[in-house]
Amino acid sequence: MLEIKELRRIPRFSGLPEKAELFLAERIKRSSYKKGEMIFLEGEENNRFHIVEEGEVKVYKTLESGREIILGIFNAGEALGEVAILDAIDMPASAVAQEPTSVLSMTSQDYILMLEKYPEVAMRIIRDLSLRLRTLRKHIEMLGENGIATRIAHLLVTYARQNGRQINGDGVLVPLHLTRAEMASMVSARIETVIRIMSRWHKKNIVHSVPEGFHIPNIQILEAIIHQEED
Amino acid sequence: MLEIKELRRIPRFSGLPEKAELFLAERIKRSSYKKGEMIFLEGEENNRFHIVEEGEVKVYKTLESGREIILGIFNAGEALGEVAILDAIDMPASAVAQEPTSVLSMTSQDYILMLEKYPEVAMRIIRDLSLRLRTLRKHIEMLGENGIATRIAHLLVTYARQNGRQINGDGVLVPLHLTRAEMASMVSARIETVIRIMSRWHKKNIVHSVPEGFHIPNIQILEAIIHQEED
DNA sequence: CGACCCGTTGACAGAATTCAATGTGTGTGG
DNA sequence: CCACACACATTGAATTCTGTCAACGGGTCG
Repeated sequence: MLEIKELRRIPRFSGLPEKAELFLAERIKRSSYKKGEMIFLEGEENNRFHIVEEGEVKVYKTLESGREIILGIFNAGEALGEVAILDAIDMPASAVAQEPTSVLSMTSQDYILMLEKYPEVAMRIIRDLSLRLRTLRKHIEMLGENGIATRIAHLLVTYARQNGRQINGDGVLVPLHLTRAEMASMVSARIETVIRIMSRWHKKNIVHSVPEGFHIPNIQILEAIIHQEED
Repeated sequence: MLEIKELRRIPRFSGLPEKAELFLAERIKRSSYKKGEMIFLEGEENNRFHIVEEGEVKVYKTLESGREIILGIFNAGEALGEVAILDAIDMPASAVAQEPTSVLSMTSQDYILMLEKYPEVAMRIIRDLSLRLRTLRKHIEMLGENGIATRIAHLLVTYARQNGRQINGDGVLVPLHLTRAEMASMVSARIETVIRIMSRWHKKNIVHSVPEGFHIPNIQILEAIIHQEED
């Protein structure tokens, strides 16, 4: 059982009525995953609703053709698997830890039960879903960009705005752990194309891959690229 | 004021407690639009929540670059503008009637009020949002396809499965009213590219543009194209 | 008739994919 | 510790796909 104190640290669950907190704390399970470990698998029936407590999670879908398409990268505080809950369908995607990760989860049944017992939380869930919708729309906008370079710029800028940490006078560090293949999948391009763009940008001091993610000395250059002005 | 009978015809609102029905009927407004008329505009503050009763609606966003990106085409029974409701932000997209269209709408305030008074409907709203999430995911999958032809095939097949009407032994009729420019925007390509593909397919008897939408004699051909087998 | 939107076609330049080869680091088994 | 497989990053060259530019036809509306 989770401690109430810990529960309250999760923005999504803070400020709930005490009874609801207790209800949740009793049912939420914490799990830890090493880098590369699966959190859930496409097709699984054992639907759970997850929240990332710490770390980085990749959610993806494998198409019939074998190609993997990445639906999103999730960080602390974000929810996973909201979709499968109400319809009790199989999980429609897989999730894997990109970094050492800790997630909180509860069964879909408990999730729905909570809704029925504590309608006050419905609003919160609805807000989460709306937020997710907006994220997906951003993703679609990114995929709608003209060239691959623009799409990569869009991707990096979006995550930088979301999770970037300012560095003392040296731009932003974006904690995002993607291989070139994963980046390629996200922007719908081939690995080689991504590599060529990233290495060009590396030489031009626009973006650097570092162990912690990406280092962007001057994010305005990327923003300019999105607005068509070449690179 | 809407008649309760009419209200019940909307799947989303059928089977509600009587009080909720009354509450809704009092606040829902029906509006009709001619082809080409705007239903709401990006940036508007007057947030309303809409449901398509009849017709076809295009929801799109205009990027700073002036390019229009289409977020979806909505048909009878589908909801629009769920996103802007809770956060009381401006409408993030515009909507236009592609065909003579009738929509039901209510203010965001009433929508939220309904949630607070009748928590039973929350589940329904959550289900709607989940559904929308799934649609957006499909859209992302489409944009993730390799070539433009594959993306168009994906687009057509998706809408055919959703709204296609079987024709006696002559394939499917998809009621989807898009210009070539709109198709181009949806699949993230240039008009000319779309035209070339569509006219090739027309000659090969794979898809025909008809006044009612698209006629697909044999949808399996399109499905094969999605699975890489050329066209 | 002229303005305008939509669909169409051709030629060409530029972008991205494909194919092939290579380097680098990591972990495993002998 | 070495050999080897394996995952990831990289590069070059050839080919294919798309975007761009330009021009044109048909239809509608005022």
